[in-house]
Amino acid sequence: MDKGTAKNTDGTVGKALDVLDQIANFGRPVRFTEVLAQSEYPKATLYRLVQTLTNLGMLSHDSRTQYYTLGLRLVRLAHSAWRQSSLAPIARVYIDALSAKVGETIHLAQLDRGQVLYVDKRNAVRPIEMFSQAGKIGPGYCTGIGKAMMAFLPEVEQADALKQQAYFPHTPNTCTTPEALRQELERIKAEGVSYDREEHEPGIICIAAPILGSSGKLIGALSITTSTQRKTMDGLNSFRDDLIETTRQISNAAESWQFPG
Amino acid sequence: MDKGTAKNTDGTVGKALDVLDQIANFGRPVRFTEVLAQSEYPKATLYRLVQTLTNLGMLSHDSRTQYYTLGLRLVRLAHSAWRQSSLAPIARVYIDALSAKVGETIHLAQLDRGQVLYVDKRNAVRPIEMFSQAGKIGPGYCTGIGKAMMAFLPEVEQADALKQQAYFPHTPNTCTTPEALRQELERIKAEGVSYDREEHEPGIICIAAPILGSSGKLIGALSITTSTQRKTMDGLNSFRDDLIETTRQISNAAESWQFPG
DNA sequence: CGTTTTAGTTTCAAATAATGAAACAAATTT
DNA sequence: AAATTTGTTTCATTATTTGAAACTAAAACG
Repeated sequence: MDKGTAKNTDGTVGKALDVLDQIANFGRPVRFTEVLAQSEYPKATLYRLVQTLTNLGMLSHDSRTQYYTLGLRLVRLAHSAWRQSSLAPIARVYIDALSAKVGETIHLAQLDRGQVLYVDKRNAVRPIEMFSQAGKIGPGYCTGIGKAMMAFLPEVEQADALKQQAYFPHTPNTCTTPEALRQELERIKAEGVSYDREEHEPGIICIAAPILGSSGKLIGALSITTSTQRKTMDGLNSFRDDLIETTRQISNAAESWQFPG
Repeated sequence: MDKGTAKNTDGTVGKALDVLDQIANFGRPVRFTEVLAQSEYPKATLYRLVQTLTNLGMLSHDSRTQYYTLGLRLVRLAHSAWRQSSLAPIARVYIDALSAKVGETIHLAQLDRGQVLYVDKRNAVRPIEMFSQAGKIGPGYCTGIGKAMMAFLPEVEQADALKQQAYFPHTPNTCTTPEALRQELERIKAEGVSYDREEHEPGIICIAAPILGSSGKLIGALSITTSTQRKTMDGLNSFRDDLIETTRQISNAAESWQFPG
């Protein structure tokens, strides 16, 4: 029932996915020994896990060079996952419109274990960085979009999320304690929007708002990002109404789409 | 050893991934019972598999509505998979250039169990359908890009691939027997390029060429697609040199990138 | 309003699969 | 040719998975 440390990977499937994650985190092709070197599993076990994953198409193994890479089956699953499980396809048109109107960088994200998972992005200058950006992970506690989502979590989940943060002081403005963050989240919930006042990177500011389903359930969030060289916080705030209107449109679209029948 | 039917899922991990695929194929949120109805696994087993996948973040379960969807962990893995395992990030700049030059639809694909897995796409009119297209699957035997890849497979693998085709006669021009296809592949290998002469969809034609690594190993393929209303086969053939030049550039880039050190 | 049906969850002994130390093989280095 | 490094297989032991059936909760029915 209880666990304490992060050791409880359920069953064989959990172990296999651990290994998959581990290989994914290398970010490049790897040899068996490299994986073994930083694995908690014994040689034979790891060997069989890797072999299983390869048979199943989750990994791919070049028999000539003996390097493992992530398999194409993942790309295929990814396609499905992105289409149905993420907000991005639904939100696209509304984000396009907002992007055209404000001309600043826009992010669409969902919350994943207290972290920000970006699922789409628009950039005024270079509009097509998509696949290369979607899927990226960011911190929850020091980004506008992360705070916007955490603020609208049910109490229990919010408490969990608060525990999952790193609280590393990226800048002088970063929230560094759970309690300070919790208070900030309360303010955000009351206000309906959150700000990043150079809390993650100096010179980078943003305004963000949650996307909520009916019954107030958190689905994701939307943010408009700019730099202190281009806008003041007040200037950023002028996007507020457009931002909120867009989140409302996305909420509606998500709601009416979600469960047909 | 071999089985004939598609029944050989290795171990528990294989079963779990089966279930994952199955749910992905619904293409929408599903209830437990729906999955059970078309599952080969008994209730309790399926239940536990689904539960495991949910714990691991591969599925997500809305406890209010009881619907399962694909989990965000997949999107995260997807990000990694796409970046390292697929050609797309490497090929992007070259495809952009080709796209600008020819102004027709371009596909980049890899071969996955005899099927075409599209990993990138450029469309003259609507340039940004990417994530929505990448990850899509198509048939190998009746697309120009599929044949281009199969033609350059080592003999054994080609034989496998030939067996994995559906040979459904989409149009009067479709190859409907393994032997006819094998001969076509021979021609393609000699010529260096393949054509789709309305073999998959009436009115749609394409020219495609393989992307090969050093030592001739197949990596993927590139195709230029158009319609009979816009071009004749001869007209399409005028793209030949540009197409081949681009595949050469991608080969080089892939080669010098692949395994650093 | 109690009964029946349906959907989801848990149990537990039996069946099956995973484990890992150690042996083995192949390729590489000394 | 000997030693080392890397990848693969073996097999008795151990742990997990299995699934029929029992159970619970909620909804549909009479």
